[in-house]
Amino acid sequence: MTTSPPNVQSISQMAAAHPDFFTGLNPEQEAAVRTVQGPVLVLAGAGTGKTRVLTTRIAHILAQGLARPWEILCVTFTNKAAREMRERAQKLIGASAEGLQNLGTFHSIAAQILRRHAELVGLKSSFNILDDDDQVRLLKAIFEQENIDQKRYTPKSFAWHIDQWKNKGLTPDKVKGGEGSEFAGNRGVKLYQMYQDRLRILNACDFGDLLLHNLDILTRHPDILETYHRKFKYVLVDEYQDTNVAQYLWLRLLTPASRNLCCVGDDDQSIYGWRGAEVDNILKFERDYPGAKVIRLERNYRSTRHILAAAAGLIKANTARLGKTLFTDQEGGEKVQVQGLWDGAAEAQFVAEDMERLHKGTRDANPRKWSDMAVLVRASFQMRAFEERFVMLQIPYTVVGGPRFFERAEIRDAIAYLRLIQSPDDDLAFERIINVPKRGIGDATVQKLLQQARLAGVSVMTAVRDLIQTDELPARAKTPLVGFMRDFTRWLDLSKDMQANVLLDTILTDSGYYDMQRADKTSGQTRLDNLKELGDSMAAFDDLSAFLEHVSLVMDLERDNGGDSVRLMTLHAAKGLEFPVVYLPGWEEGIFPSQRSMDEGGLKSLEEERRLAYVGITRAREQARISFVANRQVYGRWTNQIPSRFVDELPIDNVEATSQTGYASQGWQSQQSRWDRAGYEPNYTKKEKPAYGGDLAGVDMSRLEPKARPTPHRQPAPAKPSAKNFKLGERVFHMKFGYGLIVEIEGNKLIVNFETSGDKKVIDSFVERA
DNA sequence: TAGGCCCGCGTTTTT
DNA sequence: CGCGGGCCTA
Repeated sequence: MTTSPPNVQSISQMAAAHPDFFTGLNPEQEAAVRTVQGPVLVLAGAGTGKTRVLTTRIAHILAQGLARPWEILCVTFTNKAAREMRERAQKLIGASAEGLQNLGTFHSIAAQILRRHAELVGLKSSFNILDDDDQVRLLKAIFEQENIDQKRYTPKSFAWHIDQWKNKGLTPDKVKGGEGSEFAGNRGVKLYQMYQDRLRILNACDFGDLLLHNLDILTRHPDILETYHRKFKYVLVDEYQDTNVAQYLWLRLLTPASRNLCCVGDDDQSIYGWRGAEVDNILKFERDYPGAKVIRLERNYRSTRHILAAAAGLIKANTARLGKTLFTDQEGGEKVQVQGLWDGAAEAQFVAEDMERLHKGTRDANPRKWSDMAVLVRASFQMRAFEERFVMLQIPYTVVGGPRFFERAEIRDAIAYLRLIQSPDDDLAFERIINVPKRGIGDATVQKLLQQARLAGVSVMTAVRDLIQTDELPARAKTPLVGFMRDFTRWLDLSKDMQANVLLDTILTDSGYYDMQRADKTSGQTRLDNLKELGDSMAAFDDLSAFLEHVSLVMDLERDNGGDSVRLMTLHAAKGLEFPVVYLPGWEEGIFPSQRSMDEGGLKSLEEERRLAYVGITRAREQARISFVANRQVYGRWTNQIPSRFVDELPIDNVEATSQTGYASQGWQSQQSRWDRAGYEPNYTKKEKPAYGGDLAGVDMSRLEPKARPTPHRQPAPAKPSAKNFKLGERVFHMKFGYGLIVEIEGNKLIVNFETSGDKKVIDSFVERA
């Protein structure tokens, strides 16, 4: 990493040439930018211009000559946020934004620091960063060694515990009783320690370690801490409400004596508690940094009055808040619409038809682009109904989020090959690809190799190299191993002077990996395309290790943004985004708020769910549509649903409620009993008019007796599929994948090329003619 | 070793 | 209902 020479002078000149740093900022924003000395907490409500404040603040500090670009530590949670920040800083200060080397995610900056001092925690600076797949595999090996019943105690759930500990900054010696230590008969701590030991042997760490090792180094070596204090003159933090304990401690350590720390966040948008985020961090900022200035950004530039008021009315029900009152100049606008519907299909139909209407435009309203509209759901299983409907009506849509590129199996396989080339001692990479594609090296053999390596205290690769010299292995296992080692040695040679992407191509060709994928009619082509994309993205890196670092920390690839299509995503994925029109379906007790979440975390989780609802509503600029249903199919079973308590919490003046069926009154009745059973208090008594209107269905609910439940919808049993009813080349519709062409018929299976995904799929379930 | 069958389970997931 | 993991058999 090269450092450009200090050039403060030219930055000031640049600032002089851009006197418009502050024009267009409101007084609070300007104060948040100008208050550069000492601790500052900027409480930035939704849509109040927080990124603008952060970037202008950076520009201001540089323009004033208070620091040089690399002396500013600016941390974000996501790569996307970091990228956006850099781009916007660049617009303000031009090329010197390149020097902002310490603008990045918590993890990428922590990784940089750790690589510099790795030996202090027993790692080499070339350490490998494990993904969760490797993590689970490692735990599995430990569990096997310890004879732990992996049905009762899954490695995955233990990985979750480890994550929680690390989020809290707890190394094995600091874990107290309870909090997961009782795992597998009180062996939690021991297993955690074993896991850490294994990581050290593998010269690897997981995501949590990046920060944890930082804490270790910075607390045990004051001299090193001192160098960072000298280095970072200003510290800026984005989304402070999402910091966990480890990140909090890390920031406390790195904050220089001058306490030039500026944290920006919104306690009402803290939605990652289950990932270890502590809203408390932002709530106690003033206590942590006495004399801190707190600046509230409350002028909202995004939403209309009704939308803001509806969101405010909802979030008011939360107890632990710093409190803000957002306001806007935008007059009027439409009220938030609350729609009761019969079932999930009706809901999807309602949303899709409403979208079509808005897309077409009316006499009073201009047509909306598809990309102006988004559907935000609580959980991804809710997406399916919408996808089906969109496909049926030919509404273009994009699922935002979804399976991530670098987490796809084929991409991980390819990367494992590369990791093995880069460091042949990477046992986890070895284990991943030794029998992919199938080489006849089965589980038994692999286990034997692992055991052998452990006994000898060497890496698996070394063990294999030794073993094939002997006669200890049966020929059936030995022959393919010899073959693999021969290939591997050749690749290793090639790697010395071959471009990384060419090398990968060679490996995947020689190993038969491409052939294996080509043989897979179902999704082989998609996977090959993904590998192609991987190769293309590698071309930008001149060496393998730079690429691998990028892969483990910058786990997203710039994908195409979907063009003009409706967006479909979870509420979590929607944070930081905004849309003119937002649909919020599934506001039913048990779904939103999620039953599971409340079972696990009680009132605290309920408040987080409410913040999620708040985030959802505040994504909308002009129109927000909330809906709930009476009947919903969940995992193939019909269930009666009752409206979410959040519906009742919406202020009636800002909401317009309608119902298709009148069942909502019954829903309200059962909601009472549900609350009773759950021990929650509804925020109105039976006699009061519920907030969404007792006249919802033209019925006075207070006089309603509990009635028989509405008859659930019955779906006709799907016809048993029979391929002989179909012809080659026919256009068919499949419930899950949409429209497609039959390209092959094999026995009772159809191979269909689907239009939306471009994937070929083998279909033996319900298909109807288009 | 590898393919097939059965059982269990099913939020959100920035790095 | 539909998928993935684990177990069993050819």
